[in-house]
Amino acid sequence: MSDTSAASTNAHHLTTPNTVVSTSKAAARIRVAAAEAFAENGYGGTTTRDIAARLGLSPAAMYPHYKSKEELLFAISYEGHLKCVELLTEADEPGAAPTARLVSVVSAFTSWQATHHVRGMVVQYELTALSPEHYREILTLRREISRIIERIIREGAQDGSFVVPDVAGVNLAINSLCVDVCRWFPGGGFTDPDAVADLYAELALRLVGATR
Amino acid sequence: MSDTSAASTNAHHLTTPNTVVSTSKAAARIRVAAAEAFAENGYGGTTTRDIAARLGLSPAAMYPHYKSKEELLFAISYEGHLKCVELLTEADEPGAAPTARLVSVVSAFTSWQATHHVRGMVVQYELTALSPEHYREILTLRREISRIIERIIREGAQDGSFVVPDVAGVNLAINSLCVDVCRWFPGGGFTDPDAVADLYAELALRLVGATR
Amino acid sequence: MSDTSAASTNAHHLTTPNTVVSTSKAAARIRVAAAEAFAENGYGGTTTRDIAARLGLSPAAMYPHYKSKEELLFAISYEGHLKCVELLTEADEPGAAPTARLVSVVSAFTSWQATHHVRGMVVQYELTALSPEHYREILTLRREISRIIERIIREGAQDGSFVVPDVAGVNLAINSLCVDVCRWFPGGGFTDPDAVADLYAELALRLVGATR
Amino acid sequence: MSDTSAASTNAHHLTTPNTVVSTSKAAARIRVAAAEAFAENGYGGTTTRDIAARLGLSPAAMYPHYKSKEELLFAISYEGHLKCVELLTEADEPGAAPTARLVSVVSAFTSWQATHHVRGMVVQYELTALSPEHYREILTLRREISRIIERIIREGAQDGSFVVPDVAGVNLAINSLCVDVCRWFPGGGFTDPDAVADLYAELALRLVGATR
DNA sequence: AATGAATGAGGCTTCATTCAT
DNA sequence: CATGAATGAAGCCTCATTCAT
Repeated sequence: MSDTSAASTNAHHLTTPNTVVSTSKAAARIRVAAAEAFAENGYGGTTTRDIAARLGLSPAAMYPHYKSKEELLFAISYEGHLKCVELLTEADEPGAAPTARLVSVVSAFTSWQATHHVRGMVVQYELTALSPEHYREILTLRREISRIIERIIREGAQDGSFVVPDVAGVNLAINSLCVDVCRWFPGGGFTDPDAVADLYAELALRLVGATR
Repeated sequence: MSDTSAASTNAHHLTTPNTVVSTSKAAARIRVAAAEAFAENGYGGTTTRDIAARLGLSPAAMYPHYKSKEELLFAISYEGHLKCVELLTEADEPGAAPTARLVSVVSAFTSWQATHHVRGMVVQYELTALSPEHYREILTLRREISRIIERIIREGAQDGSFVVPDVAGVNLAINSLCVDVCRWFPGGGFTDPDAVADLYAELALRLVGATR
Repeated sequence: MSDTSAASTNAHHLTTPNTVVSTSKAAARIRVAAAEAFAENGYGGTTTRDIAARLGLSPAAMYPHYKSKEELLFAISYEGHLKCVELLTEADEPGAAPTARLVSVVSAFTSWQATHHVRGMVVQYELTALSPEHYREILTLRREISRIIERIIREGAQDGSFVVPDVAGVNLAINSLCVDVCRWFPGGGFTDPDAVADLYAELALRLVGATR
Repeated sequence: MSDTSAASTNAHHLTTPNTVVSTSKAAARIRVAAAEAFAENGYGGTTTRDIAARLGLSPAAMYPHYKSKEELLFAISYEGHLKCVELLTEADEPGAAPTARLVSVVSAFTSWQATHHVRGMVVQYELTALSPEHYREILTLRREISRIIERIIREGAQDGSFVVPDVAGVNLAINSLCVDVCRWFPGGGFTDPDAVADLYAELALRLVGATR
């Protein structure tokens, strides 16, 4: 519990979006257009022209808002990761039972990935294009996400709510599951984020061998 | 059984690698070097120079073997996908119990993804760089992979071996799990492909609600 | 007369240079430099570097103005051909006697070819480098030029002003004569376009067997 | 006459084809294929692959026969020019009347250009691609051709057979006429080299103002 | 804030040519 | 002689980015 509060403090410490992600209207529109382009063609397959064209602007128009294409990618990635951290932090209720917590967190994560699957593609699969410094900064956030879930699994395993063969392995699996949603959603018959969220919550419970 | 033979016929029908992937020694070495480069930096982040340099060759050296960088990507992707189809087709034992089949198939898939995680990265995550025609061709193979697993889940659900809330959804989940291995392996404490394979087979059984 | 007005209408119909040849100052300078380079070394023997270097620009500088080297060639070729069509159309005086008309037209054509012999080389001898579509478009203009002269020969032959063994053949010959000027001018003792124009007008009259 | 014999001596001096143009069967076939390619696409627009492909050979196959692509062009150009010199030299009958000589020479030249219009294109219009040394060597032959015709015109003008405003100018014109045949033949209704030859002989007489 | 023109760097590819076979 | 593989040079073009406007 002290552990948890520390974590949330930690997360709060990370929460300084203003210094990283511009809040201006135009900058936000550019981020949206860029995310779409990156999602469709990959960072390397996207030109500044592509992005600008989606907004009816000239390629030079993004430079008052972002120092470079990579900074733009970082802004999208950072904002997305931060949102996830906040989301999962909020979804997790440290006092509640592991089962309820897992359901809440996995539902939230899955739902976000489905709803924001375009941004998700960039957030989850365009990490290699980041500069080393930015990559490191993003890794910090990703670790935080992983820890939130792992903590629940570990605590559930300790108090007997869950029966897991390998905490790290199962954590990896649940993460894979949630992360990968953005890659196929909508698809496989799913068009409603909540439906996927419900299914995946159930599947997460199965993965951890939740008793009942 | 007729079902299975149909599947294997189907897979066999797809199996015409010679017409797609050059079997020459030099061409194969280029594929390996390119796969490493693509895995590390992404297709868009890799130059033909990068690839050639890994082999101590000039940038033009790949052109007698591949018409373009994209053709090279396709060759790697095609070969990898085809290998997976063959692997899973072989691993599946149509006559056996769904539980055994699922374990066999998931083990095989996971193990391959872990062992060939470099190639796996290209196979799984560099699809958007393919030309539309090549992308379509690869999709055919991917669907085949998905079907192999889905068939087992469906049959297990029908004969009561499995209890699944949603065949398509669970299939998606198991696929996500296996596919995603290449992205983090080695990692999370795992360095032995077989260890991951065993864990994931167990997790797959949990996902399908295998009765014992 | 109706014939003539039809022709001029026709020529006017072709006269839409704005849609084809950029009117910007920079684009025009590039055309001049490129024409010189093409004339000296041929299209295939000219690099985008060559052209840019003549203007003290970087090789990429032409791309905001022309989509490709071939488009640049086309612009030069189109502008030159159009100019010729206009020139000859203007020089031809439908009401006048065939002799006077032939002198006027051949003089004008010859003078242009001599004066603009650099551009002429590109206009006349770099047709094979054009794309099929562009080639076709240029052919339309060339046919118009040929027709202007042929019409005069035919009318002169009909009214007895000329005595020609073969209208098409003589037309071909007069065209060859005029076109070829750009290849040797200045040379053969000629440095004054008007001198060549006068000579060639006289020679054209001889070719058509003008009765005095 | 002494003039003529000097000329023929001169021409003979130039006649050392063996040292320049290989007489081997294979080399000749390559020249033919190359001439076709050059004629169609220009020297710069032709690749060694293009040429080899026309013979079903690999691009490397021409190198035992020609040191370079430019040497191949030179061989074609030299052989063609030499042939012309020989042809015109033969066609010219020093003792005959200027009128008869002009008819004979122009007929021969025109006929050759029409018959060998493919080679003609290379001979006449691919001069800029030659190396400076080769260009100079070819120029010698071209001057010889020009002189053969000019001599006839001058002699005709002197003995009153012709009435020309300007010997050099008329010579230029007759040369233009003959040279340019290869560019349009077959065309303009002409498919028979002899028909063009007859017409052009008549036109040449007109150009020189032949009395009768 | 936004643009059109320009650029330096570099990318993919082609090409003429060589060489071992 | 002919070839397939390989290469160095270079070509065309694109791209992220800058800058004057």
